[in-house]
Amino acid sequence: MATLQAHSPDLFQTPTPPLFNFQECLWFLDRNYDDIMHRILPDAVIKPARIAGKPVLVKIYEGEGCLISEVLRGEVTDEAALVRYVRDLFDLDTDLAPFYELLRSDPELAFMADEYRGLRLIGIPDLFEALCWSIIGQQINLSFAYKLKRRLVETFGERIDWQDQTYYLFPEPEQVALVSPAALRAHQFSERKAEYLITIARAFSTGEVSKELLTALPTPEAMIRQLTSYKGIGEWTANYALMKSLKVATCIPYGDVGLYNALHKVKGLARRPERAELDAIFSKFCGWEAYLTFYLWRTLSKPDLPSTAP
DNA sequence: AACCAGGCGCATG
DNA sequence: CATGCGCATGGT
Repeated sequence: MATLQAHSPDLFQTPTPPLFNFQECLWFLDRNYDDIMHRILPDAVIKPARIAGKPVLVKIYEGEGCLISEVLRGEVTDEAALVRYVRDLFDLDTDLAPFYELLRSDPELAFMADEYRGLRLIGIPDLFEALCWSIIGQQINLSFAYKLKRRLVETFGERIDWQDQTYYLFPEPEQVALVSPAALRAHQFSERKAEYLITIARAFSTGEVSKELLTALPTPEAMIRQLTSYKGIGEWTANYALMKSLKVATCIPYGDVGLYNALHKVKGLARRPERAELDAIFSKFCGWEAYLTFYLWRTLSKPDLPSTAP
């Protein structure tokens, strides 16, 4: 994790593990949606982030056996924090080999080990962001959900300008805590969702909830119990946020319609599975439930990676 | 033109 | 415990 060059404090590298495919990850980030939280270039992602509390804009691209983070705006004072962020974003600390073994043991799922080889569970390191995003995404179609997130972020997030483009940090809880429901309602959030978001924002801003506090809980069940004690965070939302932010490997977003659609597609499942039914399907993937979910979601995005290989 | 989206809480039988 | 309903808007 040394700086790449002594005179270029703006470049940091993060070693990548085996079974890592940056293009697969970029492809997932790009899918078909208009996500305000990053910009995808052919071989890089540009991402605003808070690293050790300080706003930065980083461009992440592939180097020799590593990812290179180029700091475009802001200053990284805590190099370890930046490297941790990149590892978290691309889930670089997981050994995928056992997961691929399990996939190959199921004839209907085996194709994913090859087609999506090296795809990592893309994270949302900021727990507040992950929770807001999953609340926003409840029950509405994804393109509308991305639209709502865009409005929230453009209205309340901190701007970073770079080369004629504007990037935004996700708003901090303190900011959202002061927003009125009416202001969100004006941006076409439902009254309910507005209340949920503001309530969660307050809980974060008082320190009542935090990633650290949640991480300290002994079991995923305890984390889910804690999160679902807030109105607007149900089982689906809690599992989604824990999978994306805390990388809790055993999380299954029960009730997720996308998960059902994927299982319908690859396993011919005829109807929405009950909880027990889903548990049965996932039972062989103990410890890889979140990854299996993520890979199943991947099957829903049709076009395949434009092959760069001849 | 209905119907349903990466759900949830609340109200009923 | 199960089932039904409204929510905001947009895609199909």
